[in-house]
Amino acid sequence: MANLANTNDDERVDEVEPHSLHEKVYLQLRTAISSGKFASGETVTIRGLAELLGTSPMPVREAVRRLVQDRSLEMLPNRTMRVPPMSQARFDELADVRANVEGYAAFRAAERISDRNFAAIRSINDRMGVAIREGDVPGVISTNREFHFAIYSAADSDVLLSVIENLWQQSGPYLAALLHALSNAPNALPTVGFGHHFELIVALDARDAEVSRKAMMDDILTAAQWYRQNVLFDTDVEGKKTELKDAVR
Amino acid sequence: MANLANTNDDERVDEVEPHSLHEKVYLQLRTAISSGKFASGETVTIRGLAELLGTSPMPVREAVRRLVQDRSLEMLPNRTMRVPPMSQARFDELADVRANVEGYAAFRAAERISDRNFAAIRSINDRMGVAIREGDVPGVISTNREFHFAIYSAADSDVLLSVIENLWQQSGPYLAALLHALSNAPNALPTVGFGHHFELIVALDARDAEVSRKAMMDDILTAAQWYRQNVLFDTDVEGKKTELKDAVR
DNA sequence: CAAACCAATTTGTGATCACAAATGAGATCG
DNA sequence: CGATCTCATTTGTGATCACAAATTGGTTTG
Repeated sequence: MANLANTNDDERVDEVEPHSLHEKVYLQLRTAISSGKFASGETVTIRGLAELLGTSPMPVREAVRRLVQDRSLEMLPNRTMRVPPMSQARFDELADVRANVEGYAAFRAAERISDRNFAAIRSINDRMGVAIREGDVPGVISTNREFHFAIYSAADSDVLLSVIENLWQQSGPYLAALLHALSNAPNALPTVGFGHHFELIVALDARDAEVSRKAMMDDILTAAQWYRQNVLFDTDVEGKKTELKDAVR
Repeated sequence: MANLANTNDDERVDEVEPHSLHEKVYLQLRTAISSGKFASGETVTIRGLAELLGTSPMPVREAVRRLVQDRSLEMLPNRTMRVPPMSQARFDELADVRANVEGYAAFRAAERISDRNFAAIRSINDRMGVAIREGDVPGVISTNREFHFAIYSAADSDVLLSVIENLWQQSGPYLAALLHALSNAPNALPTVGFGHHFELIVALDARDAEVSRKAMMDDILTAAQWYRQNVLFDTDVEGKKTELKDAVR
């Protein structure tokens, strides 16, 4: 019964890493867009991105198709693609929808979260506290993301989670601008960063769904409020080609 | 100043119709999936669909990529694609998320709707009443969709609207099953169909956002409840190749 | 000097070919 | 007779070519 020819595979390295090139390209472009490596309103071309990433146009074509699908890219009628321009109206829409959807996710999470997961969330928040004290802005942004998505995962709904991931992706360029703004205003870090995290933790600990929803909404809306007051919507349409080539493989 | 060589274009027929083949294929497959033309869990191949639609695999490849992106298709790790199998859990998730998101859309709509748009919504509901009295099940389904999306459009948020469209797309196969079930239970048509439409209309007329939200949530949740009680989740995994070729062009 | 024309380039798009991985059926072995 | 191996087929994937539409830059014209 033991033939060790084809069953034993020692290589389980590629468990998580994407295998197909278009997947890799998609992930690269996705993080590039959501981290602000492309200017708002900047136009891109398939061949251009392909050369930038050192691949043929083929994988880029498929990746771009997906990015357009989740509104990370925009396809204008006249055969040109661009990063959706940031605007006050779009920002407001995203903030409001996020507050509602992610508030609901917090609601669900409070109903279902395990003690173990709750402890993990509390510990993420502690790490975020360290980042705030050290003025580590990128650290704050990333732990904040961890914190939020730990809660959303606890809501235990694939459908809901994918909706939220899509909303965050669309908010990516705004987040990048927020990061930049916070670097120049370190004293705002605790307010904007922590937001209503403590209320959220207390509510989750008490498994109080309605209060959790409220805390999550407040967290999102107050951050958006600060953003509106301190980050201007510059209509940067061109320039900023930015580096990206990294390493496709 | 008047050179009539290239500026006068009398043909504005293709205003709304898609120009690219992959767009056409995408729309075809999308409606095919959401109208239940593919069985739940049925596996599909790029080349297979291409032959079915009479095109090369190329446009199908791009269309399928988009369908996977919005979860209308599922990509299994082992290089096979399938229609996401219907399940009780997935249905519950979709119903709950829909109730929350679309409830919020009704909330926003109540705050912003114009008299003109409200009149249009009321008239759509009247047409739906006719369809119900005549026992026209497909008519009920389609006017119901019109009714809901007229409200969601009044919410005036592209971000929100696209999220909702995505949720409806994912619910497509369930809706198809609902249609089939209702055809055998015509007496349930008024209850399931109209649901809480009248309360919704009254609330919208009064511009009462909170009551509108509640009515929309009730409408969705009671329909889901009826579905759970009367439609069984048959695990039909194969067969049912179904016609589709229609006309790509 | 500015507006209009024109040609060369760039663009998305569709089709086809090549290839490696996965599948499935047929043969072989125990 | 059942499990295993093997080989032909099918599959997604990447690259390349061809083409029409659109853009762009240069030139010409008034």
